[in-house]
Amino acid sequence: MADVARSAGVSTMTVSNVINGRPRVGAATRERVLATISELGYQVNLAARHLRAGRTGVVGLAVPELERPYFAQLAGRLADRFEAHGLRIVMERTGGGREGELDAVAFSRLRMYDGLILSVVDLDPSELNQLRTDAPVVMIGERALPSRFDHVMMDNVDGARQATAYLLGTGARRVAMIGGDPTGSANMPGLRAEGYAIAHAEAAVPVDPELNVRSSFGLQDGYDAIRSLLDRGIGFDAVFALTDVVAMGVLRALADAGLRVPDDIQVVGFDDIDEAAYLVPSLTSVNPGHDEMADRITELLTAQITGGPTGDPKEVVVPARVVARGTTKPPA
Amino acid sequence: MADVARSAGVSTMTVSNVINGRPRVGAATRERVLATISELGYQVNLAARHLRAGRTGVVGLAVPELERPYFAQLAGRLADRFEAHGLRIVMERTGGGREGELDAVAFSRLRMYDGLILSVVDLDPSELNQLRTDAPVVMIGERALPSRFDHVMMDNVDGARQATAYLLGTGARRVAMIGGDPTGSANMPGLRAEGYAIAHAEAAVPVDPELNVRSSFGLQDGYDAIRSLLDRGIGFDAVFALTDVVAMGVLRALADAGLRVPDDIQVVGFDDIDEAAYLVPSLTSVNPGHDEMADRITELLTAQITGGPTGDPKEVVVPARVVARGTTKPPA
DNA sequence: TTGAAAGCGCTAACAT
DNA sequence: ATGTTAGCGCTTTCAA
Repeated sequence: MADVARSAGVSTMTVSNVINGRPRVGAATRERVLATISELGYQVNLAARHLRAGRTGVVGLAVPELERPYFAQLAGRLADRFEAHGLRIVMERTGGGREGELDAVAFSRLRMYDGLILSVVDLDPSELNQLRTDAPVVMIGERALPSRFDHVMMDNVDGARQATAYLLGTGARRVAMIGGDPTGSANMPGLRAEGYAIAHAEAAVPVDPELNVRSSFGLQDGYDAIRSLLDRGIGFDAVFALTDVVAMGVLRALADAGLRVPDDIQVVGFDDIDEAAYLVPSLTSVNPGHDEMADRITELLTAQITGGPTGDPKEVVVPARVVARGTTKPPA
Repeated sequence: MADVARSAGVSTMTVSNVINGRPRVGAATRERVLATISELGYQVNLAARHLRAGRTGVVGLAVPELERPYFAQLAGRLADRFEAHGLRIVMERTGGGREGELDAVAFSRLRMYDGLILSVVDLDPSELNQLRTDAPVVMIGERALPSRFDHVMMDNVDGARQATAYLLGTGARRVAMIGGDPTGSANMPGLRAEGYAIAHAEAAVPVDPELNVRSSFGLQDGYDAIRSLLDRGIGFDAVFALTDVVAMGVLRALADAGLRVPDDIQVVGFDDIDEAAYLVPSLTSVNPGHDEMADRITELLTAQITGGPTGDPKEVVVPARVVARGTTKPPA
């Protein structure tokens, strides 16, 4: 910038004023500066700008995996909303482990972001509270996280309860759960497993532990889980897959086994990703309140960014609901 | 940092040395500084650090939409590879328009990123060449882009040719193309349309312009395109969908119309997204060489980052190949 | 082993 | 309408 100023015979301040379109610059001077800028190929240094301004105009979104449709689709929704506030969303991955989640906070608190949206899966409340940050942060995620951060979550327990209740309501009596964590710990699989258990209790249908297959959350994991049930000869008449992606693997495995959906086996997923409605048959799923989640996250974070630290941390739970489609039968 | 220095009774330089783990610091001093740091909850300011160091350890990946599976999955692959080089990938969206693509470059050249991977869809070569950047950039994208940037692309024309040839080889004679741009312009739809035309010429099968339905690339767009053909009574025995996402919409529309796949209508997609193999029936698609693309992009960008401006811009075309699955019949 | 000085590139605040 | 001064928080260089 100094080069430009010298070359145009003005002060750096005037150059700065021109670049930022500030008013108090003569038309002739402006022209000259602009000409010099393009002549020299000058470009602003954002790092310096941020050092002065103390803000970057960027909001970070840190998620476990970039390629999971749920997060990718959430990112798209958030990008729309933040754009309206003049903020750009950038997405990075944590890998879903402690390390990566802590990194994300470190990176953000180091002022590269004006705010951070963090999907927490592996950090526990005590670790969270030890984070030194007064920067704006909104946690999302499945877990209950009593902490000093604003927190938006989907209603995992009730969503899973509804999904399972829906299946039981159609007459299913042996509902396999794929991906659930039967130990009921406070993470996503645990919470969804809890809803599964509640629905069974409400319907007075006993839960067979053999029907729970723990698995990871990829397509192949859903596939393998069904193969495993089939190979072990464990009978089931419905499947509650903990995510829609898992459900896709399940559907494939059922097809390979010559089982018809929903006639022989019904299937319900969770997340209601865009693809769910387009599968053949279309996938019944739990919609975790996508738009409301995105709205709440945006509100809370922009409030923190513009208004400084707000009072008590807010904890928002967005209601979930079953969207019935082709992989289930109508309620009996 | 000054606070810490004062409070620990040392100079800021010593604090800096401690933080960066540099050797020439006495053990006692180090302890004291460390203690003061955690006491005061001090955190480095990255903006300042970058201002000095001139690098950030971050590589930007700018794509049209965060939620398109092709890009989300590419991002995951790139993140793996760059992590091995100590670089973190952050993903942002351009919206697929000129404005956003220029923004992405601006943002990156302004030193927020050490390098940028830019998926170009709307910028043309002349605009690209006017970009003032000596920062490391690798373009990805479908278009031929003679420019001064390294450029990695999939072989759109040949991939589309193979897909279409495969269909013609199974006996299909009226292959609908969904999403293609019949004007043959140098963007992705145009290139894939070109491959479609070449395959027809090679097989001496005439192309019926009515079989080309222009559309956007969402699930619903594929659905609507098929409905449109059906409603207009245009007969077809196969579909070449320009992307797998479009193909999913197509499959759904065919199912709704009571048409069986592949018996009545065969379908081929493009991109070979992870989901393709798990659909029922599984989707025949064109694999654009995912791993090789990710490898090349990583090599070219890290070379630029560590080695400074390399000689001539490299232009890499990664070969594509058809992966035959359940939505097509075996070759005749 | 530690510190002082200088400056990275920018802009807010205050001259002129 | 334009310029001067000062300083954002850090690190490189050189001196003690």
